[in-house]
Amino acid sequence: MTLRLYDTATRDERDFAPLTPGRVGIYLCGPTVQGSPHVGHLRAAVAFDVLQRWLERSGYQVTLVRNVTDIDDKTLVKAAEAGDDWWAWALRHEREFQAAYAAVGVKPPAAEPRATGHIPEIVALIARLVENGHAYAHEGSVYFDVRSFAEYGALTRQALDALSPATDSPSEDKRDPHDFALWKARKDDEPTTASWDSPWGPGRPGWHIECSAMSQRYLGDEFDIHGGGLDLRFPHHENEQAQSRAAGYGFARLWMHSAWVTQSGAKMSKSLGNGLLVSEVLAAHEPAALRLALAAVHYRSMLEYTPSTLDEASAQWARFQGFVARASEKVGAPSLEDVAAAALPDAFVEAMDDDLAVSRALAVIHETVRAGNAALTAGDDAAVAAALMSARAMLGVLGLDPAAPEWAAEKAGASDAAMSALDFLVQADIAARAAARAAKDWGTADAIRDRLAGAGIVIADAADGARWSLASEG
RNA sequence: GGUGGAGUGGCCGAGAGGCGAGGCAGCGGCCUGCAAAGCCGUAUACGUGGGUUCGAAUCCCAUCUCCACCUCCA
Repeated sequence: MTLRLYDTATRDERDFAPLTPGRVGIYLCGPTVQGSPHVGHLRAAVAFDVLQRWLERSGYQVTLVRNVTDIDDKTLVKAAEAGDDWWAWALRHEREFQAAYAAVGVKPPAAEPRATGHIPEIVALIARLVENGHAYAHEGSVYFDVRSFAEYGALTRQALDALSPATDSPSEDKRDPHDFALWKARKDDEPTTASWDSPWGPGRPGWHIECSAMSQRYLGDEFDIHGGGLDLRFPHHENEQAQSRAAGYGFARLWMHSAWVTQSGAKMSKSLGNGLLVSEVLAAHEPAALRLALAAVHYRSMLEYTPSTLDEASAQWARFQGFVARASEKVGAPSLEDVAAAALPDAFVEAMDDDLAVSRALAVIHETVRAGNAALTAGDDAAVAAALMSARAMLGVLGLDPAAPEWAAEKAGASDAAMSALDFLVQADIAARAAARAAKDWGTADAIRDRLAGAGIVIADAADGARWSLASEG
């Protein structure tokens, strides 16, 4: 079985074959930290986190680099408007992004390079482009000469003459309106902290060059996969590829792009309101439910976000969690090592190998959980154990194993000590209720249950006694 | 204008010539003192008009609608 991935550049799926056997290098365009993260940002991160997990599960050693664009026009403008230093503004939002990624279980990347930390690499790359005739300096700025590079437009099939002009700098400074800035000369109204020395004078990097420079530093002249959101295809990725290839490097061998989160069919953006900021969504829903909602739709399909999206995901998450909890109680919880080594159902593997068809993979998980629940009812412990192992292994690939460390202690964020204290108190109520039920005193039994429910504690009766759990958030 | 994507049942979403993925919600049942959870069963479908075919949501032609990138964007 071979993993097949869709390549944006060729617009078809093909067998994935890494540059170096057994190893995969991925460069992912991370956030421009000029604002707070919203759900759409997380979708891209989750999509590539699932890719990383699937590659790792398939036996590859993955090096995923996700950059941070910590300086750009907008960061400078927004920080200035807020009366803040741009670097403090950027770092504050970078921390918000990191917290959001961690909340939904996105693995930390192998490297998280910042543009401002790689000025020497950027300058060297620009100098190389100037030397070989693909870039030119003008009044302290340097531009990429798109007409000098025949391949320009290859990634996204753009014909230069049909494009609107690039507006990242005044067009009168450029040989061709589509030329874009590699180095931007310092402007008088910009803070001196936003400028670095270069052979062309003080200034700062253009938007696209950082990714060319940083991917090369961490992943080499050529690497396996370059990822990012759909909106980055043009001009960002097109320009990255042009720079790197014009400089003589192989650059990305495969391009993957994740689609939007939409509302009523339209791309989510800040102008639609901030109800979709990660911080607000997580105030009302469990992080795992958000991850599930974002991962459930194929990464190249638009994900329609409706008011019930998170409720549905929460219901599914509760189903997974419930089965894992009940099954583990019955047959014991396998170790993480055993789960990681467990066999995966063929249908699941086929789905994941088919360009990460998570929706289909999820269907297999649901079928496994249903069989496991049935086995639980039937008292077939062997079948329960098999379903538990299989379900956790599959959920783990999606980063959603309820018993994995990132989620195991999630419930209300309560500490072990607090939970054990609460258990002590609730057990007294459960005992009292059991006595009332034995006496068929339903009024008392229901009153106890209602009182606990009022405190956010859910009681569920079973043949071998009652269990309690904290009500799900949201 | 250039480039690309999408229209599937109440909702979210897979699929891509022939046994109606899966989930959520609904309905009926089992279980339960009642619930919850779980299990079993179940209705409603492929934008529109033509065509090809024994057979089309899936192929072809036409058409309508929506979305995105080309300006910062996951």
